[in-house]
Amino acid sequence: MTSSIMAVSVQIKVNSNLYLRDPQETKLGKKIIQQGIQLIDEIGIENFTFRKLADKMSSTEASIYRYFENKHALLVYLVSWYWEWVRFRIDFNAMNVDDPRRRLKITIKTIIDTIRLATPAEYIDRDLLHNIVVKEGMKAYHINQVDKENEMGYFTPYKALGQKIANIILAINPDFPYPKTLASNLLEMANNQMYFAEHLPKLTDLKMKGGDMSELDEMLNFFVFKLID
Amino acid sequence: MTSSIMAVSVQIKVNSNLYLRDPQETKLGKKIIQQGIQLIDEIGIENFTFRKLADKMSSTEASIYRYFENKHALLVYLVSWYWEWVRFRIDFNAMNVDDPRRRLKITIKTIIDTIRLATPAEYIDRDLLHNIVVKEGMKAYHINQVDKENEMGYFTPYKALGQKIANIILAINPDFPYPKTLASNLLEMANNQMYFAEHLPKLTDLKMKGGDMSELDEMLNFFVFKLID
DNA sequence: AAGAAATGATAGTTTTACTATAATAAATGG
DNA sequence: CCATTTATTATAGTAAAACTATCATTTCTT
Repeated sequence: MTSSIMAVSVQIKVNSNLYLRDPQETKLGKKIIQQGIQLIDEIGIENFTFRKLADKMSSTEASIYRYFENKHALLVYLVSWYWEWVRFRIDFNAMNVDDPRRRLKITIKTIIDTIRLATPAEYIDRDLLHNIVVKEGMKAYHINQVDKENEMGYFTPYKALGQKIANIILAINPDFPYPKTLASNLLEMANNQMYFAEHLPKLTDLKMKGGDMSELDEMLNFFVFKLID
Repeated sequence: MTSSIMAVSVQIKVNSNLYLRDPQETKLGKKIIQQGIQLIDEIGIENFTFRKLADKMSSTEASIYRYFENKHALLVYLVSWYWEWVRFRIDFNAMNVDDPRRRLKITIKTIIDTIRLATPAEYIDRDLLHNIVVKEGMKAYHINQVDKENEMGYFTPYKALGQKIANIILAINPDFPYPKTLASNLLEMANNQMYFAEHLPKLTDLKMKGGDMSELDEMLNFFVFKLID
């Protein structure tokens, strides 16, 4: 019954305030996530509606509303899931790596998704979700209800990831005066510069040659280590 | 008729693709801008509608639609106006300053709006517009139609400002490898860290004590000059 | 196989995002 | 300063978005 290769089952947990019914637990829920990712990537979050998703899925609006209160909750769910997964991958990729400088290098590679790792949930398309986070991620918390949602823990995954990176920075240089700022800026900058390279190239020195992230990797390393040292 | 103090009249010009009728030319147009800023600041761009604005103004939806195609165009208009104004203020504040290092310091102060200067348009509330740019600014270009709107020149003010800063950076250190990236990151970081300090303090080392920007100023200077030198 | 729970089908409400048209008010140019 | 163009308002209407409600039908549990 069991193969010789151990099946490592990872479940990314998302704050239960974000959904009405846990989408990871049911077939329909997974379909909402899977096709939701596809549709948001395709038409953007502002054009995305539950009706369109229902049509695409051959399901109904009402069914989707039983999982998520509205499309904003779905977006925050996806973004949360993504950042939790990044955090897991950093641990995974930097396992047994003691040198904090090497840990940080691995962290950067992980943030920009250079070290590929299949999603622990087959129905979640890694690349599409990454696109969504780059393009729509900040809309999760640039909203009027930010304080209320922050209290409800909507942004803990992102904050936890920031804290993890800040700790690595401090391990490299305990006297660095702005670890949290550098950490959050690293995350924001990675996404922004990627977005600029594709859409507003005047705003970046990056040249995006089809999915090749090596230049971005180099640039982020330059910025981060120049600052820390 | 003329006072002894010269009235310096500055007109911030905005790409005419952004409006149907120039709001700066008419009474109603100015009212749309003025009250639009107030309302967007108050309820956020997602809750903002032209109907609500019309009610607030005691005007009608149809009238507002004669000035702007939709609320997105209004947002881009406001953001464009803001960045053009920042650019003007940098020139104004750094007039006759030759040392590029001092120019950059003045630029940073200008970006975070530390050197106060009354708006050249009395009906535009400097602080409210700044709030809007910090909170909603990135939504101007994180949209599906980004490439089309970029072609139509919607983002030239922001790109021009980035270019101006990049040039100052190069004047300080002609060998700096990422001037455009550092420039755009400076702009994004200033706004982000300000936003984090207020709403997601775990993501920043900044402590915002009521409108005091000195800490942010110090931080940005640290980052920028550490990188350039 | 019965009962509970989830999903689907259908329909309805309010709000948003517009467009159209006629009436009134304001500006302007001769 | 009157006539005409132009801007604004009032009113109304449409299609889609953002939900909520109800009941029938599957599917899942035990």
